[in-house]
Amino acid sequence: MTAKSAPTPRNTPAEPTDKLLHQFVGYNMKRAYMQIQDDMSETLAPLGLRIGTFSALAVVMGSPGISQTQLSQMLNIKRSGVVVVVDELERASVLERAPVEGDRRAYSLVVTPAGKRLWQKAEKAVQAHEAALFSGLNAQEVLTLQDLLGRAARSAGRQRRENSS
Amino acid sequence: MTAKSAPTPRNTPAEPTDKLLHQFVGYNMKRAYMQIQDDMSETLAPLGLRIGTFSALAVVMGSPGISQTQLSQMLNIKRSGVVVVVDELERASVLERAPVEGDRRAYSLVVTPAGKRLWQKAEKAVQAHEAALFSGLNAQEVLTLQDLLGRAARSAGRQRRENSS
DNA sequence: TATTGTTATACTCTATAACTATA
DNA sequence: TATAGTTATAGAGTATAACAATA
Repeated sequence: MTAKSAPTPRNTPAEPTDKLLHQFVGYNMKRAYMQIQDDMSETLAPLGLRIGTFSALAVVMGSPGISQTQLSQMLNIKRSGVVVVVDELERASVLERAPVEGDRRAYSLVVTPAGKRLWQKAEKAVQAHEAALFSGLNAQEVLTLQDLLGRAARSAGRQRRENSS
Repeated sequence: MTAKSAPTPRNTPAEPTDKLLHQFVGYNMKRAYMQIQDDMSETLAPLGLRIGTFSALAVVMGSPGISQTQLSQMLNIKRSGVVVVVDELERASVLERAPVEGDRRAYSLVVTPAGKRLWQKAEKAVQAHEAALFSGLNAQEVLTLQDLLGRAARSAGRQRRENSS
């Protein structure tokens, strides 16, 4: 090496590396997810959504009438966490807690007309943003990534359930 | 179980779905990462490590003498966050803050002999655990996943830097 | 003036536990 | 007794901002 630029500690390699970390799938997954998460948040902010509220809206759109407990299972969070998310979406008139006939404890979550319009916008915005985000990958590679991520999650989940039983 | 078990709200689809979410790479990435993160934590706990301290140890192992500022850049966290991690590792006698000759502001981070033995164990433990975790994927598929995750992260990072400039 | 490490503080996301009203 | 939703509280992880020592 010739021109040492920054005042670096003496016996440090010229360029510090995280090579030892990159061998692990978990680390690469974290790095990729963190990048995407930040970008996703910026995409959703103008629509008044966060990742959590966007996800909840997506599930209620796909499963109208779902209960909060069911929603918590779909999102893999606790019921107490769902309350906050639904409160926020209801305050924004995106969805409503409708009474369930036959069970006065539960709510039936339904998306309002305004909420449906918001979803159309949000879905398109995220689709467009992911397309730009993964411009370095071709269509087939994105499909492969989707498949492998899905199978990795299921594989890991199965592993965890077996170990805890 | 066969028969409908839980008292479900009336007009709910028989099985709620998160199909609308699964179209997004970001969501699949989050699901997979969350699964792996939980498992990773359980693997590291018996060794007295967390994901954050494990990652820092890995970087200092690969770049002995690195400064805290450099470490913060490698880990993509702030310098203030590094202090906590290094404090914890130093308290456990895993690494040390050595003085840097020529710059009395900075520290040169070095792994102790005990720290090196711990790293050998931790590296093997995580390798073994990832192997079990991804037993649903063959070797080639894991390599492909690694490649795509790396490229996705770089692609997303580039995208973000361009937009913010 | 700029940089290294540090501290104090705050924010986000999520979990736990206790509570209520129903069932 | 058990379940749906709620509330209060706490923890992990990270960010921001101000500071002391040093460059």
